[in-house]
Amino acid sequence: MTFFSVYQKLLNQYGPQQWWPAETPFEVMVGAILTQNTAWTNVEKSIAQLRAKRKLTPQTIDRLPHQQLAELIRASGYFNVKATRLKNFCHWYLAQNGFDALNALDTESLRHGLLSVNGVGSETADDIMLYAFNRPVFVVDAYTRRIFSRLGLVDDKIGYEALRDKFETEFIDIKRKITAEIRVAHYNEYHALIVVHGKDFCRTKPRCEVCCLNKQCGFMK
DNA sequence: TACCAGGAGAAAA
DNA sequence: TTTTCTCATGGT
Repeated sequence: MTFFSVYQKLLNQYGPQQWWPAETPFEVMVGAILTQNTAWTNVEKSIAQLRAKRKLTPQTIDRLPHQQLAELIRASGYFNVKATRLKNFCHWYLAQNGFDALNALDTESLRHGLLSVNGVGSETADDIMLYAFNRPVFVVDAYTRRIFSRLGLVDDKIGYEALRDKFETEFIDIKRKITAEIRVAHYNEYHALIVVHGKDFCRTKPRCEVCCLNKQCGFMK
């Protein structure tokens, strides 16, 4: 069992996911903040509200009063916290002169900048790095830690950075020197497949052929 | 009714 | 430094 063989199993089971479900890079960034500890179906309602009210731009969110923004994103939960985080992020994004200026940064500088925003933690930063800026950064979420630890590939108490580093080093033999573009494509699919698999089996089925992400399932115990 | 969801940051120990 | 608490709606 390796990171790559799990990936192949998931890909065979679900097929390519073509993530992230968004129309623009900025929408990816908004979704990454709104989906923190929240089901995507709820995030979709908030994104739809922002779009319907023509507030889905960094400038409008930056200027929008807190209460109005909180009301528009109510469906995705933690609306007061997330309104603050979205405004923090948009203010920083505009101060950095937007997408093109940020995209000109090297990967390490871009990640450091994202993490400097209050409300953007490791996973949210990496979502944005991978899905909005196409950088070769693997996203670690609760499902990722659960599936890899249950399969015995990592310790269940491994930290975020340690797991990400281990994955990126071992996923594909570093000596093969695959291009950053191909790495991005694989990381993009892999994280999406883990989430889709988690949503599928956590709710609808007692166990699966790859692992089981359901906390209440006896598989892998 | 109880649990969980594509976390993060502050406070407490 | 590590653990615990808070934030909250919506689906199952």
